[in-house]
Amino acid sequence: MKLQGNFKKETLLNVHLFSEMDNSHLSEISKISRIEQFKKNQHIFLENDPYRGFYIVLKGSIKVYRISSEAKEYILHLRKPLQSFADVPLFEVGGNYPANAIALEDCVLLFIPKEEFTELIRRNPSIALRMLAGFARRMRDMANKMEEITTKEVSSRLARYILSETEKNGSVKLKEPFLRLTMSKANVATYLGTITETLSRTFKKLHDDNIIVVAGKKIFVKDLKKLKQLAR
Amino acid sequence: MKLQGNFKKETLLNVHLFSEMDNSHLSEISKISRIEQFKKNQHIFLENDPYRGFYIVLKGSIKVYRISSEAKEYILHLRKPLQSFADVPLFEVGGNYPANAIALEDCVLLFIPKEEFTELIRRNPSIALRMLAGFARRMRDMANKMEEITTKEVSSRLARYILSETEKNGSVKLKEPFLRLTMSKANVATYLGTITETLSRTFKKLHDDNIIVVAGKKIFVKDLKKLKQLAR
DNA sequence: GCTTTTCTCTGACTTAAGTCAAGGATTAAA
DNA sequence: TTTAATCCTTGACTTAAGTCAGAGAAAAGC
Repeated sequence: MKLQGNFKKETLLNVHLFSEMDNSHLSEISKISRIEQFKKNQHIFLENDPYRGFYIVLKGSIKVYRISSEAKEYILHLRKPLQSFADVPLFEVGGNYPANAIALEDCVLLFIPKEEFTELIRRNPSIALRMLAGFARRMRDMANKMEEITTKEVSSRLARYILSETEKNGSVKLKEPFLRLTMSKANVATYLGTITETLSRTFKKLHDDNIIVVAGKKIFVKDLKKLKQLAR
Repeated sequence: MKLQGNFKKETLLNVHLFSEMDNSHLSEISKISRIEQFKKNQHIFLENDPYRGFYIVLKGSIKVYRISSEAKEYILHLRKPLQSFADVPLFEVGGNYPANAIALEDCVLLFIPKEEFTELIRRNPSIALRMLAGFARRMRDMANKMEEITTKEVSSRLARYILSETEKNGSVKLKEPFLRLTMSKANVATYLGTITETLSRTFKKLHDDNIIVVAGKKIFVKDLKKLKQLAR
């Protein structure tokens, strides 16, 4: 299913990575990229697949993960529309994807092939500066998450997750902030560095303390103040 | 205490970040940078200090860390000669250092001021590509460490640490690989995401299992095979 | 709509690792 | 070289979170 070049170019403008590019750059990217679609639970690539290029989520959401030697899943990141993934290996020596990626729901992705893109950067090195800013931001995020996981307990991590999601969807400002989980609770648990059972109990604890109400995939924040306290 | 330009230029060549630069670039960096010395336990910068630029370790070692709201220390990274630190904020909007840095031993550092360096990149965007590679590498490292901390237990993390250190100093190839801790065990513990008491017990466990011998700051690997098994 | 599969919750139990407290050992200072 | 300070170890105890098992709820497939 091909989408028009127009759609692509306008969308590209909103991709953080490309947000400061001019029209000609966007045209070039539009030219070398292509739309790819994936069904829910379909893999986009597997660990050790030969590296072909990176992706931008246009619709849906994806999970990038690895499986440890003890068969435990570890989620590297979750990506939503206008975010890129698998762009880090662009600049690494090894020629393989270092993790797995799977569609959490039906997805429309933009694929940007390695060769063409590195050639583009070579001709327009200003793109590299833009990417450095993006990478810097992500390193900060990773460092924060790491600090969180080593120094905070699960209830605090969950509180932070709920807060950041309501901030992203803008509902923190409402009387009753809310969010809708786009993935299974098992995924949320793994993302927070814990397991489903523990997450389930933590949800219950926050529920019993009248901080949140959980209704299936929907979560309503009843006591934002207490939630923020927990998140500290 | 000024060191000569010659020393600086030759050294710069060995700094990973600058390893593919030509002579003129190195001269420029040499020109804008300056040597700074720090005594053991002296702070190089503090969290929220206005960002002035980044550093390269020439001699000694440093620790970059943060203090959580519960007063727990979290070590972001440890840096040894020829490694850079505080270069990520170069590309971020906020104008402050996001963490603290302290000298673990007497140090000689090369300081590279923000303004001059960004100007240099602007004129030579190829440097940005080099930095992207460095950032990519570090993101990989961070992701690995994060996976390690969320999925492995302390004995496994310690085994990995010992292994990687003996790999770095080349002694893995010897009959009896060894290493010398450059920092206190409290620092090692925090770096591994645990506390001194637990680390102490874990050292003892490996000792009792005849995997290592601990003699103060020196650690000798007695059973590399078992150590590798633990690290898996 | 019904059935099967997957997801989620709950209880009982275990365990790794954290806390608290105190005594040694090393190192630095006087 | 003695004292002081810091670092490290050990024991007893607590606790957060993991494991295992089973049952209920929701979603997907027929």
